[in-house]
Amino acid sequence: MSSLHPGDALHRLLHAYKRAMREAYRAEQIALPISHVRALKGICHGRGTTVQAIAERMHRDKSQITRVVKELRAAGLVQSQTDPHDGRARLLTPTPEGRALMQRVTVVERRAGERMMHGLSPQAVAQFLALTEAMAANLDRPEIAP
Amino acid sequence: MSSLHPGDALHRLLHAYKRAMREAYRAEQIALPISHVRALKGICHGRGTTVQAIAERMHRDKSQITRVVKELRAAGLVQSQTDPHDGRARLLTPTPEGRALMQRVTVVERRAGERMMHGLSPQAVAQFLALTEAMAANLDRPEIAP
DNA sequence: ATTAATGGTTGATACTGTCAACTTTCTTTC
DNA sequence: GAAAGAAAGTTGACAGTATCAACCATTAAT
Repeated sequence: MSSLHPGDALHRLLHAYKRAMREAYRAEQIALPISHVRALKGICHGRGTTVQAIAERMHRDKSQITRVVKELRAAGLVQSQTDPHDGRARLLTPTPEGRALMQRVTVVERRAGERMMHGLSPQAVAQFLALTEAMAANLDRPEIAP
Repeated sequence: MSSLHPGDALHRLLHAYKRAMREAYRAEQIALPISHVRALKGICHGRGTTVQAIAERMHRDKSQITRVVKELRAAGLVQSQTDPHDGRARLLTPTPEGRALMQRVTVVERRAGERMMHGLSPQAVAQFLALTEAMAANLDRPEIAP
């Protein structure tokens, strides 16, 4: 039963992970879709982030981020103000509510992470992360012209 | 820049993988969405598979499989016939076209896989697969009551 | 000053996943 | 054997996610 191609294995894992996350959020009354949580996380990370920055950081389309941010603002979790140095950019910052929610999310995620890593050695986990990174980088690299 | 949680790393990798796949398919004139390809793969694997079996194997909702299969049939890649032993079940088999396409898909996937694994030792890859499997199993396992 | 590039937004559309209801066909139980 | 229940498949409705192209407003480049 281990005849899984890397792609299948990946699908399976991410699918299971997302499902676990969704359930955990629901159990904790966190009523946000996963992508919203991830965006919020990005906004909480650095001060004065922009839509563009988040889109790049998570390798996502900026239009998608725009929409997610719009909903985060509507939910009172994020606020935006025009960058004084650049009239086009909007600087995003979490509201206190946003930070508080982020706090809870962090706890939930840590728990889920621990559950996922259950029975695995720290080295194994570290290697997994390293491999994941390396593979993603391989794929993102523009294809070598044949 | 390596402050990625496992969840983020996973998202990034699967996203990159899907993108690479989609591009590869397009380059090879394979005009099927990824989920369709995966379902077709499942159908080509064992003889006389059913919607149910595929849904279970790939941990997906049977309604989704039903729809995918419907389109695969419409595309002439799969055919179905009623199971002589069970009037409810429909046995799915690939058409010659389906098999031929699968052949090409396999090549494309292998290439993509190699690109993804570029620079990684076979042991590392094997370990990655093992870890992926273990983690998915951890998550699928019903949560241990705390 | 004109052109080009950038940050953000919107619209359109496709793909993916989830849930619930329903039909048809077994299977179980009496 | 008939009624109740379970299983296989289908359909509808919907939420979430991703992609692409077009579009303002503002800034940078020439």
